Amino acid sequence: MKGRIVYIEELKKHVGEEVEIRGWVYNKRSSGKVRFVIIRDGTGFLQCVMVKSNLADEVFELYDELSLETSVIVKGKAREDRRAPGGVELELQDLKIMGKSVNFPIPKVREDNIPDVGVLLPIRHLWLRTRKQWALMRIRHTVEKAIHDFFDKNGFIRIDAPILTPSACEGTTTLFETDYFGEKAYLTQSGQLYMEAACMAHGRVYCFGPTFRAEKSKTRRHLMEFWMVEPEIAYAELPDIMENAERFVSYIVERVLEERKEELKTLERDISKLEHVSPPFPKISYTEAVEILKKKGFKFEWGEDFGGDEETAISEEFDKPVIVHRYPAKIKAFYMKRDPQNPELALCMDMLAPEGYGEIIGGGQREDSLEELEKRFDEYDLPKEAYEWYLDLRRYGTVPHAGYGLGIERTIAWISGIKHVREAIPFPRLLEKIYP
RNA sequence: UCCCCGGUAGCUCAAUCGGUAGAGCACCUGGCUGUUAACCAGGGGGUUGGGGGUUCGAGACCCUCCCGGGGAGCCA
Repeated sequence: MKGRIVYIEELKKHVGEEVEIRGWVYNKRSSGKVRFVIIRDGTGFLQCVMVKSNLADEVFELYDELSLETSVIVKGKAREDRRAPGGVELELQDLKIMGKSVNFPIPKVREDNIPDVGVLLPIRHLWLRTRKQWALMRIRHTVEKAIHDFFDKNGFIRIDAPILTPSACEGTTTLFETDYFGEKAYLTQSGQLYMEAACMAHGRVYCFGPTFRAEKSKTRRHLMEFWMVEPEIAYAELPDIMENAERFVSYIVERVLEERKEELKTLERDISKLEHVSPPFPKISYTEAVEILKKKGFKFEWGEDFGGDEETAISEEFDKPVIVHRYPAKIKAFYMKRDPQNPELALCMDMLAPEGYGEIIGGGQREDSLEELEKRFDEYDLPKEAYEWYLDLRRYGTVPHAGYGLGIERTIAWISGIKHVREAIPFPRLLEKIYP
């Protein structure tokens, strides 16, 4: 076969030319002697037209073998046509079947016939080929790219945190344990403590990578393995990172709206809910949040932590992400700096996404005093020996510093408007599920 | 670990008071020279998750086990 090899996304530039497209059969329709084959190649979808009178019989007959997901190389002339989805179609001249596909297990997607997740999850490797999952992965790519661009433009250095760690970062959640040459080691649940070290070397740093929680959580907001981005800034205090976080999230949303309009449309996302996401975000204290809950009839005592329902109720009050700051220190991690105005409070903040997507950011100002931190180790009953390196950061030129972590999958789920975070990651690791 | 919902054709779901298991999609056969989730006509396809019980009779009611889902706790 001749013809320039092109991708569907650039086909508009080749109208009138003979081109070759390499992809997979997405769907087909026939009207007898005019047949339509929809091909996808990873960059888009293309309608190919097979006209009996214009094709060799043996090519025209190949239509019968084009079951869903058959891989094909097609050659034809690109032309504009209003009747073609996307406005451009290929008048087919030749077709070669590369690999057959018999009884592809995911049926053509109709609104009333979407297989259950119990069916789809074990075939995630094939599920990824479907239109919505394809759109989601492209949005994920843009979210990740935007993250790196934002921090790069703002003078941050990317520092990779270790995956294998000698001890818990926060000491609370259950970790995955592994054997490290006879020693116990754990899969990281946060790169934060390492970023605190790195920001004392580089000023502004961030890490980006997977984190692991062995919690028995089985909800639409939880994965055992998820990705997190964690910036940390030396000489920053709580207001600085609240401001940074709202600019950061706004930038991500803006980039997705710019670059992934089509994908959001495929997902039927109401983008009017994203268009006004820009700084400043509403900022309320924990105490004010508790008042909102009480006004809404929740049975809630000051001092408790918010559950899923509470978070949803609070975020419902606002049309963009809301920052809740200064939680009771007791329900927060040991490294949080206490509020000098009220030592019962921690200088921390969470960002709650709208529409019930929950907490997408958690962070705060870190305790920078050696004496205070040592006291905290006793209070939280943590082994000081394991954290000597962390205490060193306070022994050698300590400064105020602050940072936060943003959950990638929750952010993608919110922006995309999907129900469950498991669709925001290519191969989700779920409770007691690690296949494929 | 606990609570709630569910399991019927390959997929999504029906099945009235307990009375002969059905539809759409997929698949197969035929038709159609512009289809848009194509359409039209026909066809094959079921130990109703397993076991036990009640009953003249159970997909449905009872007991029990298994599997799936999402919620609590915990968290991004």
